[in-house]
Amino acid sequence: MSSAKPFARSACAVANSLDIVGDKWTLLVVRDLLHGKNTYGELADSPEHIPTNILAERLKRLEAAGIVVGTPYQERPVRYAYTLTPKGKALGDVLLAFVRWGKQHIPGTMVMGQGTAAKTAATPRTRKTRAK
Amino acid sequence: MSSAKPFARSACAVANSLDIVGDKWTLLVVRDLLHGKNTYGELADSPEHIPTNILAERLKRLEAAGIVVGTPYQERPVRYAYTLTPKGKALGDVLLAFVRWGKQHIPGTMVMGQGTAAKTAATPRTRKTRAK
DNA sequence: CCATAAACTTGCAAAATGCAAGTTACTTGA
DNA sequence: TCAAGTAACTTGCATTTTGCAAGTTTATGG
Repeated sequence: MSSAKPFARSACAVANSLDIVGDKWTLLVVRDLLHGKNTYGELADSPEHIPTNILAERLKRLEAAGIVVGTPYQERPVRYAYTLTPKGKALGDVLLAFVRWGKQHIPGTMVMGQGTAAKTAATPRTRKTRAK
Repeated sequence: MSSAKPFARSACAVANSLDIVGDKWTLLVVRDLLHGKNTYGELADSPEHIPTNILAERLKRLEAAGIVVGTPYQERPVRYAYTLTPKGKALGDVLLAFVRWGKQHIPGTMVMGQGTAAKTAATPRTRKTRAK
């Protein structure tokens, strides 16, 4: 029997997915790669302005996870173009689910690069919170 | 025109979704609520063992975000039963996308509560991408 | 009266994040 | 030749978030 703990937290597919892409930045990098960006500079220039040290670390982690591959597009100095593997491209479905949820439930949000004509969530009137 | 900055990072639906649920724990809480758990204790007992201070903080944030509502199920001491709002239930699609991705791409993961018979990702034998 | 329990809260230590500045290895224009 | 620019990182450090353990509050059962 295998006694070694195979998973960090549990065998749940959601938990293990979150161990890879469960933070504020990783899926934004994947989003940009899906949109055709592929150099460090292009990724760093996105509207959310990811800190450069975080970007570098995330690219390493995504590469280690088999989601991204970096292929040199020039020698001297060597520069890498980052692209998604099939595993990475498959995250498109997750991104799509987030887009749909965000557009329906977070007023004003939209899919970048589609202008204001895109359907967004209506601003709710009131919302009350329980008193302490 | 509105001059106040409406979004923390950008107007992207993905970025704003991640500002709410983009961490290692939040979607696991939502997963459990979708699976019918609703007390603090039930949520704390999940296999991932969320630290109790994190659980308390996440429940507050989810309530503030309109994803969860806490209704008292007893007074003295007052205890809350947490349930998902429609906005919260709608995250089921995101969870489902994560489940599909995890099962296909993270070997050994599965949907909790479905036993080992559930389809999981094959340990990468040499498998070529099948024709669709 | 005492042990147990659920639901939080508090106190840190450790890790992750974010900002700015520095470094490396070139390319380009004067 | 030499200064300036540029892409891609790296480093330092202050702030924030996480995680573990222990404590608190209100109540119940023996």
